[in-house]
Amino acid sequence: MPPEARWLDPREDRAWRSFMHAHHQLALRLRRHLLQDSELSEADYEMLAVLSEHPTERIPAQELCALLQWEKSRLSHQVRGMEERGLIVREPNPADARSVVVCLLPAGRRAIEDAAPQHVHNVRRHLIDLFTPAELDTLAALNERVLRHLAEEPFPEQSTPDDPELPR
Amino acid sequence: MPPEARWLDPREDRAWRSFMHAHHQLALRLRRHLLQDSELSEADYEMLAVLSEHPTERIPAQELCALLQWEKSRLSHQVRGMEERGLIVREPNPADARSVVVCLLPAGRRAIEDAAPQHVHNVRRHLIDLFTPAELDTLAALNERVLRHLAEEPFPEQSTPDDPELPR
DNA sequence: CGCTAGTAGTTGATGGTTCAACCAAAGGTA
DNA sequence: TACCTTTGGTTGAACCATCAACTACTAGCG
Repeated sequence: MPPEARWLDPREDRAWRSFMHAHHQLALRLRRHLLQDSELSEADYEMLAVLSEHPTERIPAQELCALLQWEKSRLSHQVRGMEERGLIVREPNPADARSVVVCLLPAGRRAIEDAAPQHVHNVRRHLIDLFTPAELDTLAALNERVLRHLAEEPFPEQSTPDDPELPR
Repeated sequence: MPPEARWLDPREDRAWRSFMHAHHQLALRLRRHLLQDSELSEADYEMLAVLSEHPTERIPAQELCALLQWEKSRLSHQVRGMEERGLIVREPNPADARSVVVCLLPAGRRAIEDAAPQHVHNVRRHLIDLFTPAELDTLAALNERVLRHLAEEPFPEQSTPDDPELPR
């Protein structure tokens, strides 16, 4: 690996840095707005949004993970907190005793409905409204290419981390 | 605020979700790779990268904050940890006794030089190489528009948090 | 000089995210 | 049935980023 291939050229560097910084700054801003005019974190909001859009307001945990692109462990921690605050409940899944169904509670629906108008407004102001419809499609297409590539080439699992023990 | 204006239309939603998810997944993947083949976190790497690219390898803390787009508190915590590991040092700034200059140490240079080839390779594989040069420019332009907008409209500071006391 | 406001950086608490390890149920296969 | 593997979910520790409060220094102004 030659040391002269070390960094990116100016065009690449610009794309790379803007990609990282734009997301970071936008997420920060939205988090602050959300915290200012609701009692919800971004994670709270996202979960309530997905649940409240779902026709039955009940989603199996695994499916929630996929929709939110979260790890199961993150979902578990998040659900615990929101259950304590009375926004959702966990119920056993009759179809599979291992599984859990996450259900929206009235307090949860109220919370998302209170927070949504302001939050959507902020998402528009800081992202959507900056672009024409065609540009929105371009933005989506470029980002989806990144996602598709990552999904196609999963992280190399070296020797399952859950192994019984070293084969000494 | 009419409740029917609650959410985004499909095009907007697609742009919004892909923007958030793409960054999240990419950052996750890069973090894992970096952790796998170096002793550096992403934050460590970014700071060493900026320092090692700088002609003098010495940057005042405030300037570092601007370059990395970090909060001063985050920089402070990060610097403490990296100083303990012998990668950098803090030196007083002769021009201003409040200020601090962050300096790259030989061990820091070695760390970044060891990690860089693999990391750059991964950034290329998972982001850069997915796009043509023209697309990279487009990606940068779109993301920079978000950044510029956020910079122009800073977060509304309500009553400075550091206030002496309530004017009772 | 003495006061005040602002700037640079640090600190400790808090909350969020990931990782590794674990438990329990389900689904093979012999 | 017994065994093994896979899948669904939980837990606790470690790590990271943010916030609010604080110290120390600077600079402007009377």
